Amino acid sequence: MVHEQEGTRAQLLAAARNLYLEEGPAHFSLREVARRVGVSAAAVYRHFDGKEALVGAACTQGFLVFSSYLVRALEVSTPLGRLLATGDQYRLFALENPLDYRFIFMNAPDSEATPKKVCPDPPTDGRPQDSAFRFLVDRVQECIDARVLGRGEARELAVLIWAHVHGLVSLRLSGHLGTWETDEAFGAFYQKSVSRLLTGLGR
Amino acid sequence: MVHEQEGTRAQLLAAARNLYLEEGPAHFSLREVARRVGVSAAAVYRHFDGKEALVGAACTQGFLVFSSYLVRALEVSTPLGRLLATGDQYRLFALENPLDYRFIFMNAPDSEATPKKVCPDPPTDGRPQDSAFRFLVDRVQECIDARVLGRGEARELAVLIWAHVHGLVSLRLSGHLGTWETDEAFGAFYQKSVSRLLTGLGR
DNA sequence: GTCTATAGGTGGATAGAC
DNA sequence: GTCTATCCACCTATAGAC
Repeated sequence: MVHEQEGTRAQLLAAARNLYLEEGPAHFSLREVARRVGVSAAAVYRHFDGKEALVGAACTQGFLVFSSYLVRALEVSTPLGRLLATGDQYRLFALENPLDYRFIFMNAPDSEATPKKVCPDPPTDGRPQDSAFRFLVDRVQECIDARVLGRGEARELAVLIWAHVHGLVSLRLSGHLGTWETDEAFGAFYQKSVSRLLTGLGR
Repeated sequence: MVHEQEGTRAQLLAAARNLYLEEGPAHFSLREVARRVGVSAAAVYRHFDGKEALVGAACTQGFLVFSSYLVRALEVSTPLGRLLATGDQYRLFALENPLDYRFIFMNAPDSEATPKKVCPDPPTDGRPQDSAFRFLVDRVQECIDARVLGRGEARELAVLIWAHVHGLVSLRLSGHLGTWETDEAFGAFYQKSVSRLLTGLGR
């Protein structure tokens, strides 16, 4: 291993993510993050500009993981296959990283977790979810070009599909879908549902 | 008018809901609620047991409001019309009462915002969203019986539709759908999207 | 029922020693 | 880079006068 020891900054990031999702925005505090890592509150300011920057950076990092899931969908060879795989990777990310998913996509709008400029090394120009959305739009456009999808503009179709998959996984994460108790059962229903949606959009 | 003057308790409830909505869980405070109503912080304790009870009471009201929205869909005369109206009422409730919507449908499983017993007069036997889900299943079953929807079991179709509308409104509430800036523009897209979904499911 | 006063606590942020 | 010490703001909740 090259890096035997995790940096304090990385530990702070991880602790911030966990705390935020365990306790919610109402009880998140910089001091508690420092406490969990075992450093003083003042030390945090050597790594981040303050509370907002800490939360923002933690959010950004979760997005990098998210991107690593999405990109796997490009390994499939057909446009429709890539679109379906994108949806599948979306679901896998949400189920395997529920904390990050909630962080990125289920935040309160006012939340200080979405500050104007918190991304020291922005992966994209816009908000983190923007580039992911563009990825989806590209997959949809491919399907339109291949005549697999029709009757619509790519951006609009992408939002429609995104809403559908987000609705499924967020209801699942919130515990409102008790019927499908295992991840496997939910996954099967998810694929069936998305497939049915795309079939309906295809003609 | 019978009640010329609103009670302080009602004013506190309203102020609490507004503050929670405006500032989010992170910045909600009992003192600020009292400030807005024009009473001291101590006065709040004459009406509620404390901060949690205040938030809980404010949110409990949301269940009743939600039901009042859904029931309006029954005024429409056709099965498909009632199903579409149900979706519309769902959207209207979410946009006009985002605080209540977040509390009911976007809660973290562990959240402290879901106290054990805040509902002095539970509107149903089960969880609040259960009766709403049954309402939707009934509307879907009506459409199946009327041959407007097919190819599926009512409960499964209901979940699929629920996920879709929940996905749309929750993305909207989270601020991820910047494209449709006004409620009117979003509403138009919403109706188009749901209509397209049902069309796809109809054949 | 509402007030003032106050106790007791948490948290964000900074200054300066090491 | 990390610490301790500190300041200040804000909060929840209670006690007791009116």
